[in-house]
Amino acid sequence: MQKTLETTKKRSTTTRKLRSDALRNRERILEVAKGVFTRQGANASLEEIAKQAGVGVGTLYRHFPTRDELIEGVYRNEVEKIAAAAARFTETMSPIEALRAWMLLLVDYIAAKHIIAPALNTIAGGPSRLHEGSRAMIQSAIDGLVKRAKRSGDLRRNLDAYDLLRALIGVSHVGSGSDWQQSARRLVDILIAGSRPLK
Amino acid sequence: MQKTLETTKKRSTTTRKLRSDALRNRERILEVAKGVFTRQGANASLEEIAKQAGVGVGTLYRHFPTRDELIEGVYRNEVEKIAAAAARFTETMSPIEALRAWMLLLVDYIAAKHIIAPALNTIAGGPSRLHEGSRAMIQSAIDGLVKRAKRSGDLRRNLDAYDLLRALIGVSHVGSGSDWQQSARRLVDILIAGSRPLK
Amino acid sequence: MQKTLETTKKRSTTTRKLRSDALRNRERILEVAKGVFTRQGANASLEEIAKQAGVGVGTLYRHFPTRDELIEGVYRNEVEKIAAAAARFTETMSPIEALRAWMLLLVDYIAAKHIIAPALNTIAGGPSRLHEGSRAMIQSAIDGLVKRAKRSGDLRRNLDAYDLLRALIGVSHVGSGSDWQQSARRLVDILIAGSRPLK
Amino acid sequence: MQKTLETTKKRSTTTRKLRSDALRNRERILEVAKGVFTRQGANASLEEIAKQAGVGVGTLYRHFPTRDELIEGVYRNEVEKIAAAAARFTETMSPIEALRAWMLLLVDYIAAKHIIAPALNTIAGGPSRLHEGSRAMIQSAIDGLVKRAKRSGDLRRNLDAYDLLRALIGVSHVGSGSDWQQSARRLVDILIAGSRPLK
DNA sequence: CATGAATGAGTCTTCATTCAT
DNA sequence: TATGAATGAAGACTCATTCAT
Repeated sequence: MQKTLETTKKRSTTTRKLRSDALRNRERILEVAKGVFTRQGANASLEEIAKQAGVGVGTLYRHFPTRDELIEGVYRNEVEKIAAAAARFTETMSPIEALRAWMLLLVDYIAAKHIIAPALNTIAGGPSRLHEGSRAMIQSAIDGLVKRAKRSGDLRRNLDAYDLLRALIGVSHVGSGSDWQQSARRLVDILIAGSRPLK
Repeated sequence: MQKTLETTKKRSTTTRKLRSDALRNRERILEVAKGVFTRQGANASLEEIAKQAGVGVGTLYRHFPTRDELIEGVYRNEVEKIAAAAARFTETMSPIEALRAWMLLLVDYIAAKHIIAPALNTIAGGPSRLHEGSRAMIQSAIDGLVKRAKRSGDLRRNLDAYDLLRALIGVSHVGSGSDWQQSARRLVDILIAGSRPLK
Repeated sequence: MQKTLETTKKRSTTTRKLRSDALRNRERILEVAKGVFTRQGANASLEEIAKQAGVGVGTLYRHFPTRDELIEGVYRNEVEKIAAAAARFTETMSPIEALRAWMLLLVDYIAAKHIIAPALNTIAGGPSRLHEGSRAMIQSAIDGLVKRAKRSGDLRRNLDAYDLLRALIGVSHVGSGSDWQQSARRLVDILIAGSRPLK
Repeated sequence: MQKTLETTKKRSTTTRKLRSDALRNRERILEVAKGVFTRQGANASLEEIAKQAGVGVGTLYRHFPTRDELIEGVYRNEVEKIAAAAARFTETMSPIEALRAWMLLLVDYIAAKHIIAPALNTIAGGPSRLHEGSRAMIQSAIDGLVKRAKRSGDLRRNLDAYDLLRALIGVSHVGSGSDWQQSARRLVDILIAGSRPLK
């Protein structure tokens, strides 16, 4: 997508297949994989993914030697976007608002791509090191938001951010009625209300 | 007609396979399947399950012609226990305590056997009719508890029981640290606190 | 259950379940088997046949210890009817008419129940001894008819009856259009015309 | 025909396994399959065929995703040869001789490879579309021959070519005695004699 | 580097056949 | 004798993974 045009014309004379080709492939694969995993679960056929991405299986294997590495690639991509949002919200909103907004975003996100949470358990080997990195990113995001809200007195000081995270992820698993958005919003409000100082 | 004497007597010693053999097998299979699905996910090898249950594959297939029927069997079994608990708690505890106890139980339960929630999504075809029945049982359980707590004034009247359910199920998906129990307890408290009347 | 007490002595009055029970079963099985083989081919599931006949597999096996014996049973049954027709026609029709009628009957018959001819080849082991007996019956039927027609001068003396048989059986194998009957009739006429004395 | 001259060019020297590796495999499979089907019937083990062809099952499946496609492949191959013969005979023989020769050829052919006719019925789903194409080829072959013989006055004008076909196919189904060839010859003669104009 | 043909292990699934009741 | 549960061998089919081109 970003790639703008260019591609063919000049380029050093000899380079028939420059490495941007590889990059493009890598991205294509990740993009497709996200969709396929979302739809078919973490055991989806790699050949299928390769085909949809318009490359041979071999190519897919070159980029991601194992299934787990592919999943991790997808995963990391997505997580980065979420983490970025946390930073953005922190800069532009009040502590409690930022937290609330981010929680809603997360719920939305998870709802859309079931890979994120399912992957955590499905992958052979439990909650595994596979996602350690990604999980850390998310955790640090919510940690920051929660700490900030604690400081401003909007949340109980003994609140555990990770507990919130757990509850949020759950929302994605009961399947989504048409009232999805509403339910999520209500749930987030309950969680925030339940996290306020007792006063 | 002296009882059925004879029949019982001399056979008692030799009776290797009573007619309830089939029943026993069925239960054995369900028992084993629960464990295997919990550990290996919903795609576990049926042959493996049969072997662990000490029966031939054929027998497993006789009882559960499709994988889904087996999963449903396991599922239903478990769900019934949970629903039963809701009834029990309702009779022996105060509204809010009953709800709290049940929520904790559910969290425990889901944490122990990942089949329950994962199954919801994993099975081809989305949240599918496969679990409709079971889901209904759980939903009706929490509905009952919540309604009761609303009547006693312990919960906001505009609370959606299903929202709570969603949050609870989520707890099972982030994987379990050693602080699992604690986290669950805290989360349940947050949810209940957030569900209280606004005063 | 069946207990079949005392079949030996004076059963006449009390005979609850005499061995006609077994006979009835045997016939039921043959009847059903004919249908199933006709529809599903010679490899049809024996369990299926047993179920449709309303008996357990075990019972089927008692009567027909091997699949081949069952097929042969079906086969023999059918063949007898055809052979009987040859005799009947011989008594009531002119030589050439009898032959013609019988040929048409055979074609009809084969068309209706594909077991007869297919079985000849399908069964593992080639044209096998399995049908020797049955084949002999048919062959002798047509032999009789043909000889009679030769004597009356309606057919060439050097005609081989078996050749006719071969041609007839074939008719059943091209599948049946709606013009089945017509085609058969024309074919029979061609064969007879081609078998006439050279004048 | 295929000749596809010179696409290769500079690769010629090193090409150990030219891209026609796949092609060779495909042909090997067809060749073997013909034999196995002929001997063991249309339900023969595909794994067996793969092994005999010296390829993995996977390869067989790549080329022929379903059993029917494999059968069709074999079938088509054979049928083409027969159709070709019809054309050849037409060019080199008198009408009646061409027809006679072709009929004998067909009988021979069917006798040798039982797949051809059996396949017609065995395949699940009746005479099915699977062979539509092939059947058409044969039918058109005999149609041509018959029409030509009608025009030359050697055959009755109201003769149905398909009737002849039916009779011929049948010859393959009674199994083959040692007098096979003779019987076939006689039968063909009967059919032709019976198809002559009545004069 | 990319490709996709080949491979074969792993599962699923069906049935013939046996055997305890 | 009749029954049908149990068994396991056999075959179908799918995919992850390798490797020659």
